[in-house]
Amino acid sequence: MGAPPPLSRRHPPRGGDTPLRPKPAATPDDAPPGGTGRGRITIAEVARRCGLSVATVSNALSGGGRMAEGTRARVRAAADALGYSASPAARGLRLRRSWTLGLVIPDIANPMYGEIARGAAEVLEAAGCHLLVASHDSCPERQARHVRNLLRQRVDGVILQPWSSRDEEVPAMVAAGLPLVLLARRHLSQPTDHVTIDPRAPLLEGLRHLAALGHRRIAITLMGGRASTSAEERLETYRGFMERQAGGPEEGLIVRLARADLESGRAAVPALLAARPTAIVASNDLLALGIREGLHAAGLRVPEDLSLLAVDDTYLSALPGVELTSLELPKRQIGEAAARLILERIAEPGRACESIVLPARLAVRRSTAPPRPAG
Amino acid sequence: MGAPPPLSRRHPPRGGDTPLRPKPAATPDDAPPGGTGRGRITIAEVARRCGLSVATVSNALSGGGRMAEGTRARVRAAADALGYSASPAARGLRLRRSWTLGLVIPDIANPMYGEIARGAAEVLEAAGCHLLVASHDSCPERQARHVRNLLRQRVDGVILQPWSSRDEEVPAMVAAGLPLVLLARRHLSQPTDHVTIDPRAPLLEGLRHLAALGHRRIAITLMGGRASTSAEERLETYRGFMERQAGGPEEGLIVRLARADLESGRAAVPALLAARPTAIVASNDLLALGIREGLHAAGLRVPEDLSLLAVDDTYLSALPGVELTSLELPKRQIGEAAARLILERIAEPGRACESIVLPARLAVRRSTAPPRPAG
DNA sequence: GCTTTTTGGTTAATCGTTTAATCATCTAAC
DNA sequence: GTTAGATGATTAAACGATTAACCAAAAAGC
Repeated sequence: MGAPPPLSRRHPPRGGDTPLRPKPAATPDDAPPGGTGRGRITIAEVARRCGLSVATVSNALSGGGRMAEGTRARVRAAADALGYSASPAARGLRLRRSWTLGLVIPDIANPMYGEIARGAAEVLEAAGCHLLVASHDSCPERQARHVRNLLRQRVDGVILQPWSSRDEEVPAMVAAGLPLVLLARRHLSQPTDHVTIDPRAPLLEGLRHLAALGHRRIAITLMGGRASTSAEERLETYRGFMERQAGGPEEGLIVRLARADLESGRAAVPALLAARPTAIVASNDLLALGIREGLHAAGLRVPEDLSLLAVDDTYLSALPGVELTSLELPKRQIGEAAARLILERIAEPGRACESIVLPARLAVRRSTAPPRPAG
Repeated sequence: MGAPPPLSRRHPPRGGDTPLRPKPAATPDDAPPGGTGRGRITIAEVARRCGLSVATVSNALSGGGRMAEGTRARVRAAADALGYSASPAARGLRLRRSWTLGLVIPDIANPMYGEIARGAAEVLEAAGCHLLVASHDSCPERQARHVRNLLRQRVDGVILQPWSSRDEEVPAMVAAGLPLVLLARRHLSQPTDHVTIDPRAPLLEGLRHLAALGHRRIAITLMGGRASTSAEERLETYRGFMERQAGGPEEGLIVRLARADLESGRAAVPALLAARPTAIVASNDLLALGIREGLHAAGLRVPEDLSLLAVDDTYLSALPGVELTSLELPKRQIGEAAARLILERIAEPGRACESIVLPARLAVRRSTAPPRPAG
């Protein structure tokens, strides 16, 4: 703990007295006595306290460089005695990273996506990253705007559940070298990392459940406009099943929707009823609840008049008085998987694209029952 | 549009040839031909394109400095021809701002807070800021951790719905000069900006509604542990009403809870039933739904056996089969008001603290009815 | 004892902006 | 024809961190 070494600087500190020395944004309320004026403790402060150069402190804290273990410990101690933490702006500038990721989802009001966000945030936080969440509400312009915003913000990567499988943002982001993970649908022309739910087995389980109850006229909703790989896979599975089990699919039973929330569920009821189904498979819980509301308004009861099968199994479908039969998706795991994928790609940008397929299982509740005898 | 001026540099560019010139983190996949390699267009690029100095470009884009209007326009054109946008890290470093705000809420799974976040995000986005959302799940340690994280991230301010009215983080943040807006409760010893709901009129309206139906034994739940200014105000209103209308308050009818979600609603049912109420006023929708579930499990029906009055009026309470009577809060507006407050304080740190009180109104649905004759 | 290697640091450049201070140049004034 | 003022752009110094290159002193090799 001797006096700091005399610092024999060989190079003079650049010119006797420099003429220009502005002091930008000199906050009037600067650090009081020795106050921790808003985390203003810089690495230089720590260096001064240790009688070392900032470079050494940086090395000590980052674990790099050769140095005496004693020094490293001393620096560490001083750093957290002062409550030092590196300025993200400064290291971001130098390292060209923001430690911030973007998550763009269809609907922030849907608890499904809340859970996904929670899973992703947890994994990212453990890796020292932050998550910016944005909801595009199934509006392509909003999606584009959010992506632009995130790019401006220089996020290190984006997790996106895209509106459709041919959104232009996707190839653009990949071309710009931005790590990208898609949720649910893939992109038609641009391979990317990707997390999805097995589109076949769980849906088949649901359809079999309905068929076992005696349903033959089963309607299904599909999301994502004309172009969604996940919707197409669902459709394929549905068609295959209907052909084998129920005298062929009928186009009127297939209803394509632009959004999957309460409102569009209510609005979809006339289209759904047109083909006189005895059961409906909805794309998610919220949509199912909207449909259910529309059915009630039309004087139809679930499941007495019509069975309803949802997807997601958020806590909504378990509420007393609601009790939807639903395909339970591993929501947290979806978020976690996406976060892990994007961290891996950031670490190793050249790797091949990976697709993670997660399972789902049927949670039978009270929205499905045998069809009315009168069909 | 002439050739770039000959740049008569009076000061030579420092030393014939500088010895040290490291190239940190030289990404192998550098900008291809003239590619926009991940938004890498810097202000220097724009300056070169215009034959101007970076300073001039900066001034032109920021609107500062004296300059020919023609130049300004030329720079603007070049900037968005190149798709330039300033690096947040660089300007953050220079300007000591991050253009990022933190929002710390009790429960991300509660749609109430989703709406608040949406409102806040909208106002902030318009001001060019971003929002980092974190959920403390009514756990003081999580709250402390999130606040620490946000400080490390150097957010420009925090919007917090604190766990209690004596959390240590609050005075600490104020002392550090960090703009702070509290939601719902105030802090006991530290004045701050603050957004809340009128704790009297709406609750009184709800209580009168129940009293008019014939209820005298009305239970109420209170959040925030022992110390929450909002809970105390609610309690005061409740006590006053009960004294006038219902033969004095009874301590057993007052139930204090640590968290307000489905799970703790279910768990609170025995405590709530102990004093044999005919109606229950729950602190929010989610808690009310949990209570409702617990009551169902105990063989009691709402509203036939017990009336239930919720607060928040999220879309949950409007679902068919749920239909809770609830106090409708202006959720979006809460978020918007908080965002505006924090922006104002950032702009003018010295101003006096402001408290914004928003109204609420009763949405009567089907969870309230006259008490059973057999009381 | 002199050179080489190792150890434990330091220096200076750099990331991309902003901005106070400065400076050329052109115009108006005396 | 100087001088003074405006005008319009430039210079260079920050902001706070990281890191390649360098270097002094101690240890090792011959």
